[in-house]
Amino acid sequence: MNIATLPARTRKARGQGASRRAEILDAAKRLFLEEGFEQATMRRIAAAVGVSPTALYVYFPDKNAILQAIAEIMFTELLAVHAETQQREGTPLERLRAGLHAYIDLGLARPDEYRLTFSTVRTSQACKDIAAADQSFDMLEQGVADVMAAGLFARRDTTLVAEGLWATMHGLVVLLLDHPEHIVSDHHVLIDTLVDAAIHGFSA
Amino acid sequence: MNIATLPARTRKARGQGASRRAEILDAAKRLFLEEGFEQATMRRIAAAVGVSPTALYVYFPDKNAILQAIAEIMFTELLAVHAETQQREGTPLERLRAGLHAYIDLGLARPDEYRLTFSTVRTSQACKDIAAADQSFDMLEQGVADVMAAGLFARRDTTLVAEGLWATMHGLVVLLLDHPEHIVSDHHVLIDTLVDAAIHGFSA
Amino acid sequence: MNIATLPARTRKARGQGASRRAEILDAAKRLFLEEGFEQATMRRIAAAVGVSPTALYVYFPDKNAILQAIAEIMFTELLAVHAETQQREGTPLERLRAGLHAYIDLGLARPDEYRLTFSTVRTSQACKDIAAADQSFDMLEQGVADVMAAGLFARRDTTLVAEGLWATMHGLVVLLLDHPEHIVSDHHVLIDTLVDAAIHGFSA
Amino acid sequence: MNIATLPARTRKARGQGASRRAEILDAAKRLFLEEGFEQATMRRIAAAVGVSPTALYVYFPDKNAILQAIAEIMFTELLAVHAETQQREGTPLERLRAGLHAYIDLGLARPDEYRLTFSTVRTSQACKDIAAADQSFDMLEQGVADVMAAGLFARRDTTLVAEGLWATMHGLVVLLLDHPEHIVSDHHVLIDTLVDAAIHGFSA
DNA sequence: CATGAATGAGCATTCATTCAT
DNA sequence: TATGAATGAATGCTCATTCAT
Repeated sequence: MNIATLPARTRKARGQGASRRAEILDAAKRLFLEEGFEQATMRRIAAAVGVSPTALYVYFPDKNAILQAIAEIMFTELLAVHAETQQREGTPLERLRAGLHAYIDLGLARPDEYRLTFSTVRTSQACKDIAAADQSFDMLEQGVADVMAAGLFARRDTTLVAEGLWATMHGLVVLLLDHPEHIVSDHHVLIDTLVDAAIHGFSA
Repeated sequence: MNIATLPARTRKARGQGASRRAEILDAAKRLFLEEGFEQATMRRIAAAVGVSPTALYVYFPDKNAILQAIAEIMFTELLAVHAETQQREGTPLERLRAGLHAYIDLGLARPDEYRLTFSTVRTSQACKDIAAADQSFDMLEQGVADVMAAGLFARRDTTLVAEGLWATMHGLVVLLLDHPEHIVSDHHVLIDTLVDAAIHGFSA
Repeated sequence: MNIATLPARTRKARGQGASRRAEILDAAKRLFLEEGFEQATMRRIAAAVGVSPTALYVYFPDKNAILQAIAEIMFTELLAVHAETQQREGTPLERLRAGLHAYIDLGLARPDEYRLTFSTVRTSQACKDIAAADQSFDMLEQGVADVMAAGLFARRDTTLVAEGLWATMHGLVVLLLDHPEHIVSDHHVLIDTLVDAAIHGFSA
Repeated sequence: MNIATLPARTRKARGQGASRRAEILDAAKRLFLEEGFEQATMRRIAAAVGVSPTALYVYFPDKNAILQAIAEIMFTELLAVHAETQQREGTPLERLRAGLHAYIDLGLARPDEYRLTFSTVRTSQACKDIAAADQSFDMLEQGVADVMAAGLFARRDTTLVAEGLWATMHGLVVLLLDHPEHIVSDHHVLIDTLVDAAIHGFSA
C-alpha cells in the first residue's frame, strides 16, 4: 500500500529484452496469416509469445499498430519475390509465363497479404499496398511489352493486355482463395490451363 | 393498474409487416459492405432498421441467413440473366459470348450484391444450398459444351473450361469494382478485349 | 385502426375448440418429460401443439400454470401405479419385493416426475407431491409390516425398516438417474442385487 | 484531461487477490443451491461477489468449471476421509463399516457441497476428470474386496457390491438432507440400522 | 520490463411475454 | 379464438484495454 515498500526491481528475469518486439511481430504475423487479422486476438498473440497480454502494450499502443508494423514487412517481402521472378533467364514469353505463375503462387501462398493488398477496405496504410500493387503491375506490363516486342503477342496497348492478364490471374486467385469448394477441377490443372489460355488468348 | 388510466390507442407504430424483411436486407447489405460481415453486428443492423435485435430473428434464423438471403437474390438474378441469354438465337459461340458479357454487366450493375455474394469472406458458407448458384454455373458449362460440340473450342473437360472462364470474368468484375483507379484502360474496351481473349484462349 | 372496421369473427376455422387445452397439456407433458421443465420452452410447446406461442396464453396465464396443471395429472398417475403393485397376489415377501422393484422402475421410467416429487426445491405445489410421497411410503410400510408378521423380517420398528428400504431404493434411483456413467455394473443386475441384499439385510 | 486533476490513489479498491477464487466459490455454491445450477447466472454470481462478470473468467474458464471446482473440493475431502479410515487398525469388516459411516458423516456435515456434488443435475459432467472421485470409489471397492477375501461377504463382483453400498449410503444421505421432515426415526438409529443391514445384506 | 487482476462494452442468441388486430 | 409482429431482459462468453504494482 505504501509505495516506499515496493521492491525496487526484483520481480523477474528480464526476458529477452530488446528482441521482444521482434518476437511479438513474429507471433502476430503467424497468427494473422493463419487466422486472419480480425480473428487473431491480443490474448492469443501474447500467449504465442509467452507473455501476458499487457506486455504487448509496452511495445505497441494497440492492436492496429501491430498490424501496421506487420504490413510493412509483408509488402517488402511480397515485392522481393515478384522482382526475383523477373530476373530469371529465358525467353520473354517464358518469363511472362513464370511471372503469371509466380503471381498466382504468391497469392495462394499468402492469402492474407493478398487480401490485404487487394481488399476493398481502404485504411490509412493504403499507400503501402498501393505502392506494392503498382510496382507489381509495372513489372507485369514490362513483361507484356517484351513478349509483344518479340512478336508473340498481337500488337496492342500493353496496358490493356496487362490489365486483362491481371484481371484473369486475380480472378483465379480470389476464386481459389474465397470459394475453393466451388472449384471441382484440380487446382494445379486449372492454374496451368488458365495461364496457357490467357497467353494464347492474347497471342498473335 | 387502473384500466381507466390506459391510453386508448397505445404505445407505438408497429412495423410495416411485409416490408420489414426487405428493410432488414437493405440495412444488412449496407453494413456488411461498410464494415464487413464479421464486424457488422445484429444489434447495429437492428438499430439501422429501427427495431429491436430480437425482431431480426422473426425474419431470419441467424446472422448467416441474412447474408445467405442477399446472396440468394444475386444468384437468382444471375440465373435469370443466364437463362435469358441461353434462349437467344445465334450460334453457340455468340450465346456464350453474350453470357459472359451478361455476367460482367450484372456484376457491374449491382456492385454491392456482387461483392457481398462473391467477395465477402465466409460467403462460401452462404452459397451452400443455393440451387441457383449451381444452376447458373451449369448453364455456363452447358454453353461451353455447346461451343465445344460445334468444334470451336479445343476438346477438354467442360468444367475446367467453365471454371477458367468464370475466374476470368470474376477477376475482371472485382477489379473494376474494387480498383477502378488502377485500371487506366477504358472499361468497355477492356471488357470486350478480355472476353474475346478468353474465348480465343480456349479456341481450337 | 377503427374498431368498427374489424371483421367480426372471420379469420380462421376455430381449430379443435375445447380440446385445445388438453392438447397443450399433452404436448407440454411430453416435453417436460423429454427435456425437463426448465428446458422445455413455450415456443416448443406451441410448436408441438401446432399453434403460435401466443395461443398458449389463452388457456394458461403463464408457463408455471402449465406446470401446475401437469403436475396434478402426474401425481395421480404415479400413485395409481404404486397402488396397483400392492394389490397383486403372492406372499408378503413377494409383494414387498415387487413393490421395491416397482418403485425403482417408476423412478427410472419417469425421471422428471421422480425428481419433481423428491427434489429439493419446494414450491407452492409442494402439498401435492408430499401427499404422493406420504401415500407411497405408507404402502411400503404396510408391506414391511406384512413381511414382519410373516416372521421373515427381524422384529423392529416398521417405520425404521421402511425408511431404510426407502433410502436404499431412493439412493439407487437417483444414482442411476443422475450419474449413470459412474455405474459400470449392468443396471438390471445392480437393481436385482441391491433389492435382494436390502431384503436379506433386514431378514430374521 | 489534465493530469493534475487526477485523484492520487484512484478509482476503487482492487480485489483481495488470492481470496477472490474462494469468494467466487462461496457465492456460486450459495446460488447454485438456492436456484439450481442452470438458474444461477454468471452475472448474479459476479454481483454476489461484488465484481464484474468478466472477473469470474479470470479464475474459471467457464460456468461448469466453477461447479467442478466445488465438486473437486468435496471429492478431495471424501478421499481424505476414506484414506484415513483405511489406515485404522481393525478387521476388514470394521474398516469397511467405518468407511461407510465416514461417508455418511461427511455428507451430513457438508450438506451444501454434498448436494451440489451429487444431486445437481449436470453434475455428472463436473465429476468427469476428477481423479479423487475415482480414487474414492476404488477405496470403497478395495474395502469390499478385503471383506470378501476374509470370507465375510458372499463372493461376487466387487464393483457390483461397492456400487450397491454406495447407492445405499447415498440414498440415506440425500434423504436425511433433503427430506428430514419425512424421516421420523432417530437419525442416528436409522444410520446405524441401515449400515448394519447393508453389510448384513451382502454377507455370506 | 512485465504482470495479475479487473473492467466495460460488446457479441449472437433465446426467453417469456404482450399487443393490435 | 388465434395470430404475426415485436419487445425487454437475460444468457454465457470474449474482446481490447487499463491500472497498481
